[in-house]
Amino acid sequence: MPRHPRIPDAGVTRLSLYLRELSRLEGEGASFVSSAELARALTLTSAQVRRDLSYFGQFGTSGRGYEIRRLKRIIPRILGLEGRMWRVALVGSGNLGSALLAYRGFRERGFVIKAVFDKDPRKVGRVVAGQRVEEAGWLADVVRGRRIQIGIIAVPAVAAQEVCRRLVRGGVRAILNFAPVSLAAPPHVKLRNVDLSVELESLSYYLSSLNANR
Amino acid sequence: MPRHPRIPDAGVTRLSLYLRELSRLEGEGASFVSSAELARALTLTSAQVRRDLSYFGQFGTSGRGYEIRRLKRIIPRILGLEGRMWRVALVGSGNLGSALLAYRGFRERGFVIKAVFDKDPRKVGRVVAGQRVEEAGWLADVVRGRRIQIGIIAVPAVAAQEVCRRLVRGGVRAILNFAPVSLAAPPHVKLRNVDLSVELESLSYYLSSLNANR
DNA sequence: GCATGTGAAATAATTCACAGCA
DNA sequence: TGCTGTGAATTATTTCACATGC
Repeated sequence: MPRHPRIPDAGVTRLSLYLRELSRLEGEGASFVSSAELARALTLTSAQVRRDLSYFGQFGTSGRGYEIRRLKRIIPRILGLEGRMWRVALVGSGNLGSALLAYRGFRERGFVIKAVFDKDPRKVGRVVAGQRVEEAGWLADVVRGRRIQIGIIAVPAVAAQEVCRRLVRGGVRAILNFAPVSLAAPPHVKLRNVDLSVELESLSYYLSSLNANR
Repeated sequence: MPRHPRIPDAGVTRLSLYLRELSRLEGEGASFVSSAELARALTLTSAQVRRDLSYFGQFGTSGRGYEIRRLKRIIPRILGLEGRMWRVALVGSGNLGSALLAYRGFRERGFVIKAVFDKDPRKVGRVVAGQRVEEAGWLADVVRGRRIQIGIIAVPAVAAQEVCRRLVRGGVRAILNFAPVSLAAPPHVKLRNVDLSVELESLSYYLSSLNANR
């Protein structure tokens, strides 16, 4: 991919949002969309949309906007989702893990879950969303053997760091962590934390500073 | 709260991370922590930690760092979590909803789930994590009746916008949305989207742009 | 000596605003 | 006319670096 000068991190994240909105628009039969429309749908500004896209090329048409079909082909290419699959391991088959497994969106975007692990012997052997839950003991070896590139951590906080270590030992290059702890990983592994609790807490800040009470 | 000049949004979000790390440190018997230690644990810089805290006051001691106990009292006060409960409604009792219900962290921070709704008649009446699942039909009225302030959306994408509308009609002031759609809400309602899929997709960008293949 | 708190500088991200194209 | 693409300006956030206090 071209990958021009300095591309804001925030902009990259928004590309997936554009992609999702484009699918919705296409489903409604639209064939062009303006930056203003996209912006309205996603609570952004039109300049933001244009700027984000302009980092990667000139995809729009003056006076008309962006051709939806074209953009739907281009964005996955930019994101590195085109013509390839990412091999994913999910660790933890509790409620959150199951929710992730059940989510169709991953597969649609090229993320294929190649292994599901759980420490709990009662869960091992079960089949969740077509995936057999495996013994977590040899996680690293299995991950390496199946050439898995991405790990998703959906285990309790106390277990997360150890799981992280094993995933790294197995050779993953990226980890998505849902456990409420900050994990340490070597610099060559891209680590992203998604913290369900932190989101709620910062909402509290805005609520309580906005108005006194209710 | 003082709420000085311009407080970066990003800094507010980090306050919860500090809080979590402080609990961990306290559990290990530590009584002081330096900005450098906090930074290392959370993959930040020490300047960032000091700056974030300095927006709200001077809590550290030169040469020693921050007193953990003190900071643990102060941060909840800043976040508006002290001496109060936030009343929360959870909509959707599928896997994700159940995971959120089961998460002890919410209650510890003062978020009390006062209602769980589901559209599916088979799920209505069930008890999940001590909460009886209720009929989603009267959502708005129940939310208003129980004076619920925060709504959490954990339903499929297609249903999310309608749920959002009802929560707003019921008078919530903040919504945490886990459905993979961008929702529209009036400006007086603070809306935050947490997108599980988007996180994975942006990881893909970094992976594929970093090295050619594997 | 060690670590805070904070101006000042640097960098990142957003927004303005407008020339230019369809 | 309507909308893109993009310099320039603006605003937000991070980092530097150091005077100051324990």
